[in-house]
Amino acid sequence: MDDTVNKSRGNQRHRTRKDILAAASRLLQAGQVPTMEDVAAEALVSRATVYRYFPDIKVLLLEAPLDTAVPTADSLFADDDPVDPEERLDRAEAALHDMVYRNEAQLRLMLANSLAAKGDSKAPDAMPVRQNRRMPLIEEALKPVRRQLDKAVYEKLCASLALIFGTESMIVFRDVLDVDPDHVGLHDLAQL
Amino acid sequence: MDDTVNKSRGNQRHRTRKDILAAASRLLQAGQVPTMEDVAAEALVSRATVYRYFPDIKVLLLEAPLDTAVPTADSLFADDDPVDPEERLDRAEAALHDMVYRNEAQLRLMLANSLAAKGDSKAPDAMPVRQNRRMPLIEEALKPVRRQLDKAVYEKLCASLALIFGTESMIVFRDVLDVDPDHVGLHDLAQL
DNA sequence: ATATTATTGAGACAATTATCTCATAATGAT
DNA sequence: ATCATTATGAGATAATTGTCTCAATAATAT
Repeated sequence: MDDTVNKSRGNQRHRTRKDILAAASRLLQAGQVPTMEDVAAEALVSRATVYRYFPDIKVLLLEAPLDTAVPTADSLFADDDPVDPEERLDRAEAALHDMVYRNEAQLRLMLANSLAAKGDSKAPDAMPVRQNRRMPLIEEALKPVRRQLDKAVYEKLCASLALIFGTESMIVFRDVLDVDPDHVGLHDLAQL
Repeated sequence: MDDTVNKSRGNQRHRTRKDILAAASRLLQAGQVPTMEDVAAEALVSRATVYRYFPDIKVLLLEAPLDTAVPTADSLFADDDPVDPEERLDRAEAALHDMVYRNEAQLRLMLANSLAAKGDSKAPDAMPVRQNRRMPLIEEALKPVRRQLDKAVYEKLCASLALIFGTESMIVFRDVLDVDPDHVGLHDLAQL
């Protein structure tokens, strides 16, 4: 059991998971409340495969609407496309922040689910339980300066920003720091 | 079959429906993805009763999160509590408008479901399929002027505002008028 | 108070969902 | 190109969900 091999098919698995979510989303948008079979058909995979990625239909249908609630990288800068990286990061953070705080309960639920699944004997580290929704935003925001940065520096910067941008940051503010994070954002952190 | 009798227990039925939704909401907030049995137990009703109000667990779990996303009447004016009724209505409309446009897909789905249920032979006008979430907001906004108005006038005003405030208004703008309703609100209508 | 009618609970039954196993296909390393 | 490994498909089986019926309860009108 070499776990470098495990990793090598992570992309395929992420793609499959994304496809399933997208299929569910599409069916919801079309006004259906799909069954697992519907989703499997729409995603062009077997029913068994869907169950390999989501424990049941309820969890899948809780996550699907959030998938479309996340701002897309290109829509964010579609109109004016500013060059100042700070301004771009600000905008990305604001959009994601907004989404996170509007869907706090569901995101907590998804996080709890993913944590439980990791320690679950049934799916021994096989099930990819998270979707990385923040990196595309971060990368799009950093696009103007990416070429000017050393690769290692760029990746470190991305990693740092990933800590600040999503659900977990909200959890820290709310549960650890006991701060109402509604109006705490990137700006406040920039002063550190 | 006297249908005035039917109506007389509408309050009870609305209460039951609300209790079931609230129970589901509570379980979701607590980090569970509840089954019908869980919801029934939490709401202190039988499983059969839950099925009398919601066709299946998926539909129930799609509606439950929205229930808490609706601004509450008292939180809206908790801080400053302005007296100007126009300002109050503006605020209520803005909050609801915001919620509606952020959850457009799910609200369409709920509406579609409720419409289908009405014409369904299974639940011949028995199932209360909508929750009236707008009236509490409207009434709270009109509170300062309620005593100054004739009862008939007040009720007509409420009815008119109910046309403007919720999901159906969004549907009209989007589907009938083909206007992106993101920034169309009460203000624009006040000019008519 | 009593009759009437609607809502609910309980349990049996059917239908669907979720799990499991094994065979096949696709991927990446050598 | 071949082999080892992992993801997927297909179908059987178990578990849960959804439906239905009937009796009991609660609310309303007289």
